[in-house]
Amino acid sequence: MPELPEVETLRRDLERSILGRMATEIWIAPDVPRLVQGLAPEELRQRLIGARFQGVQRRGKLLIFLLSDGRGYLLLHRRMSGNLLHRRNGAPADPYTRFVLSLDDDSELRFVDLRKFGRLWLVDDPTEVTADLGPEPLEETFTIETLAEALRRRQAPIKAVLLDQTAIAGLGNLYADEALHLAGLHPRRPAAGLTLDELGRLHRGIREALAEGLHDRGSSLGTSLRDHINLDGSPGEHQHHVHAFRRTGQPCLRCGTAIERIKVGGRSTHLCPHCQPA
DNA sequence: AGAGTAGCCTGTAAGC
DNA sequence: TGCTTACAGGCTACTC
Repeated sequence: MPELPEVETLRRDLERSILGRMATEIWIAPDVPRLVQGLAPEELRQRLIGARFQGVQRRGKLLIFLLSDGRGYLLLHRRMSGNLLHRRNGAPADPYTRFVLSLDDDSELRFVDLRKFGRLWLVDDPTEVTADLGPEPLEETFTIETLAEALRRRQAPIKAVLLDQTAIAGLGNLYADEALHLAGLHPRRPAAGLTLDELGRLHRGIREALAEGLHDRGSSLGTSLRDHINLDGSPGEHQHHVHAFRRTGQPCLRCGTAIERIKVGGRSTHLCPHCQPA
């Protein structure tokens, strides 16, 4: 699933391939009425055509394109199954393409999204969309104190709080499980109940899990169309290097105990019962 | 207010 | 073999 490392990998690739390019045409599929948020598709079209991409930023799992001529920002959330592909004009069609943005170098960006959960915004100020997001876990300013503040007074299981984007931005089911395994913390521990030592381990675990995913250009699980792929259609490699996620029954890489699967906050959760005691 | 959960979606895998 | 059901999960909206 696209989480922070998958979106950041995409951002870096976009920065190298579309900066300075101008949008010449946009097509939006007729059967995704929820895709464009807050304005009519025709208005989006008028504001986008002729705009140049001056920057590509990321906040949490959101991609943020800075447009030229004061046209504002285009924001994209891939949600569960959304992939952004950069193709040459006339390249074979990609199934489940929901919108196409033609560029002035005979290429196009295609948003391919089997489940239709993806969302697009065009706003003057990105904080209109990102206002509720918690801190960026890879920023220098994300300290152990930042983490402690995010978990303060939260009695929910630590796993559920890690998935809460208003607490910390960018973690999804895979990297939350990975971070907790690296930290040696049971996912059902109440978030506010961690000791200072445990907070330090979790802080380190979160950053390590995300850095590992980034290093591998993201995780692409299984073989289906739901999986994350990068801008050129290539998969990530991190699924080969995960510690806990979807490794049910396989030996923990640290101690050899079989990885267990439980439900926490309605999400499947993977842990080593020895390294992550209740 | 914080916690828990149904629903949005559709392909895949499991179960009968 | 073929049909039905459960499941995957980011996020919002809703209830308790």
